[in-house]
Amino acid sequence: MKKIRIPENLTSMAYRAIKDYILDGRLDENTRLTEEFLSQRLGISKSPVREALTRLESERLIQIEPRRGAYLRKFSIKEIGDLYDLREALEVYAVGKTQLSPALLAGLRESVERSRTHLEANDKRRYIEEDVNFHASLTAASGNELLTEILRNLQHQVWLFRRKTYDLSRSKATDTHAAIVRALEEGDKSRAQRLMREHIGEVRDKLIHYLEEQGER
Amino acid sequence: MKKIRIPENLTSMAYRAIKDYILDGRLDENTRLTEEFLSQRLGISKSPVREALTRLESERLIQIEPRRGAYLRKFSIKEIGDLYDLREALEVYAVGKTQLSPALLAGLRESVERSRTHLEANDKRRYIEEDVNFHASLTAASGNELLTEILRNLQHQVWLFRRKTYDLSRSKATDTHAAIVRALEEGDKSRAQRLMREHIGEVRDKLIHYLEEQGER
DNA sequence: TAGGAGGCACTACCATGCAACTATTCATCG
DNA sequence: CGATGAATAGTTGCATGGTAGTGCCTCCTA
Repeated sequence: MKKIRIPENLTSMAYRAIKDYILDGRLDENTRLTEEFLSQRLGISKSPVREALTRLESERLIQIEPRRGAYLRKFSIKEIGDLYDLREALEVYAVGKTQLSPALLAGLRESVERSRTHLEANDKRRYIEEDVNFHASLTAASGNELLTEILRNLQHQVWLFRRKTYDLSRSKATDTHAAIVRALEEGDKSRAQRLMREHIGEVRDKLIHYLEEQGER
Repeated sequence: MKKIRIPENLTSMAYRAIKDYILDGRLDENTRLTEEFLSQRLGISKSPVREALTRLESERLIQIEPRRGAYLRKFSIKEIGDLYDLREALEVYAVGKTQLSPALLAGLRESVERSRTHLEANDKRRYIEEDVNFHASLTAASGNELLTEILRNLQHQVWLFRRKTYDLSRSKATDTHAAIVRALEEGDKSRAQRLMREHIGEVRDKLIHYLEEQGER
């Protein structure tokens, strides 16, 4: 019998823990993520923490200023715009490549249903998770794992600055998701692509508008 | 006067050195990149080397097998196909977003000229660099820095397995580049996009075909 | 009061050492 | 002779400690 692998080391454990910690959204964006604090919190030494931080930096979730430490990444409005533009291009592309299957469609329908439920229950947390899940499922159906990974990372970046802007266009989003599923059910990928493009573009525009207003105050 | 920053630490130095080392192409793909070898070669300790390696792994240039060490990343044919599909989608998108300017067009024309020169001189090294440079310039003209960074990384991944396949469709590529520039000069972005799509698709197909033949032997 | 110099506390960065694990070699047995 | 197991060499993964860079605070001076 093959030996059981424990493909887990403290670095990857720390990576996930810190990532969860910063994506949770309760963190002020100016707090410094010191090695000592993180290592004590996780009960490990600084070495794996440092490695986890370098990985998080290369994923653009934190920024490390030499000799000064690690902070949550700050995004300019232009960077946020670029990010959404890219998401739009990639998700539209993914929809075009979708390998349709009954299982996929069923999964998407269920996702939309769950979104509706959480929306009615006003359960923000689960609603957002389901929204992310919808996009992730659709992307994964393209069969391109590299694309899926990149989009997951872009989504995580989005999380960093969307913490306080949940309320923008919620119910509309679910309806659009449902419309996308309908288009796919009818095998009309180009309509699904158009809907996806409009969907992300709309979220983008509302978010940018909101941020610009905030910035002026 | 502001204090002069030295935004450099051994980790980033090691990162660049190791990256250059593995992208250089002289490395056998089964050699193990041991921490001790790298740290001795660079004259530093293992700590910054380890951090550089974790960063390179998250950029998909190497793969670290737990408790076993770091190797050059190996790509399956499917992964290579996915990579090119993504490059195609992103570069076509970038061309669509290009902010045309006389300076850009002049730069691209010069790049094509240099490519022709290196091709005639049979200078592979410079020719490839110029090819990469052409695509990078065009991408950068989209104004989307995130996109530019992602494409640069994809390009680096391509370098890892294109070391021995330089000869496939070289002169053709330069002609296509020239055609793309002409389309942009005429302000016909959609033609430029179509050419770019065909260009990358063609390179992709030839490469995959070549690799499949190799695999059968 | 504003500006600068000096000191102090903090902590990132890196070096080093050790323990745990992997792979390999060699010996032993069926 | 092939297979199994133990010993061994080699390396990763992690902890720990020292050094030096950074920012803040205080005190001094103009």
